[in-house]
Amino acid sequence: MQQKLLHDIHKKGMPKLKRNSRLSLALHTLSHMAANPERISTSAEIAEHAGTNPVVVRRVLGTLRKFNLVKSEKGHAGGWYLGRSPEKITVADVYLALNEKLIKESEKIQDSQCSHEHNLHEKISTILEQLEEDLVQRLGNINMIEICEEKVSVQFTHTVPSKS
Amino acid sequence: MQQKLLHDIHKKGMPKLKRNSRLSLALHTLSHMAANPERISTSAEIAEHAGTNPVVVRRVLGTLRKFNLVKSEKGHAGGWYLGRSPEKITVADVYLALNEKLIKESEKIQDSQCSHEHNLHEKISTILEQLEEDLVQRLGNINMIEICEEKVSVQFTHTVPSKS
DNA sequence: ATTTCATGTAACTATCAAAGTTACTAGACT
DNA sequence: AGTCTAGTAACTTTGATAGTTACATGAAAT
Repeated sequence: MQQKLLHDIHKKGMPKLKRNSRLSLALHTLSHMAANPERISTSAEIAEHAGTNPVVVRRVLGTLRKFNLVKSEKGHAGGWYLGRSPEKITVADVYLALNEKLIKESEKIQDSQCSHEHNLHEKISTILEQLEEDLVQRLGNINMIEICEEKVSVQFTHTVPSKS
Repeated sequence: MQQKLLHDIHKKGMPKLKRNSRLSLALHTLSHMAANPERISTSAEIAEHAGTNPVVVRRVLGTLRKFNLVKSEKGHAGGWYLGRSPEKITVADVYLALNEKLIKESEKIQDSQCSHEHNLHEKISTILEQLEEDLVQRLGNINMIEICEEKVSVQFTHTVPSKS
């Protein structure tokens, strides 16, 4: 088992991202932008750091751009950077921009003709809506500055990976 | 597009269950058992009512049996019935038995070497754990009697029927 | 005993959403 | 012009889950 895992990891360099990694990718990327707000990053650089594909990065950041969380420039020396100052970007902004939901529509208890299912749907959907609201509220209290803060006083040098 | 959708629906009679329907199937089934506690149901009957497959039903109920939520009998006139009285079975019992999670492990922010991801993981996982706890707490307040109650009888609980 | 009907379960196939990839076009700087 | 880069459509791959087939086990009716 352990053997197989190692084998898989070495097969193509790194294990690929799992499902629903958009939020994770987005937050990770924004936190790095927040740490270096003047820097402009290409999708290739971001993808390499996040262990994914440039097109996937452009897709996710493209969605964030619609909500002015990031901006992009085409052409030579183009790339991506924050759309506003990092303390004004919360985890909730990202969560909502990506249309994330605690419970996907397809996984909800469906209302139906059956009165039992109707009861279930009614009781449970109320709870879930409250939880969702609670979650967004809490995520709204976490901004990108907090994420990219260093816990310890260890200096972290952001060296740009040299292209060879 | 619309054409294609309709075509798919009519292809095999009914659209199949979507993903993560185990909880929904389990609750629906238990609520019917709660409404008729003396009745013994076969997986075939349950499957037909729920619009799914007998084997799927046996798999889900088999899991619930491990938690004494249902019992089963083999052989002729065998089938499934509640493991204890319906008012003592809560939605939380079913949720926990099926090992449901608000956020699947694979969808969580992964902790990593990157200090930003470490910060993210720490902050967000705390919130999610609290939400999960809150959810189970609330689901623990809903039992099978409430689910299988008819709406009408709920309304009539206020008026005491004059017997004489 | 044999038949019948049900659970129990392994081993497969089908489905579907999301990630990953390829292959382009458009635009901006040198 | 040449070289980067985003933007995007169209496709393939992956992974989780439902659905299916097949068969063994067991209990009751005949």
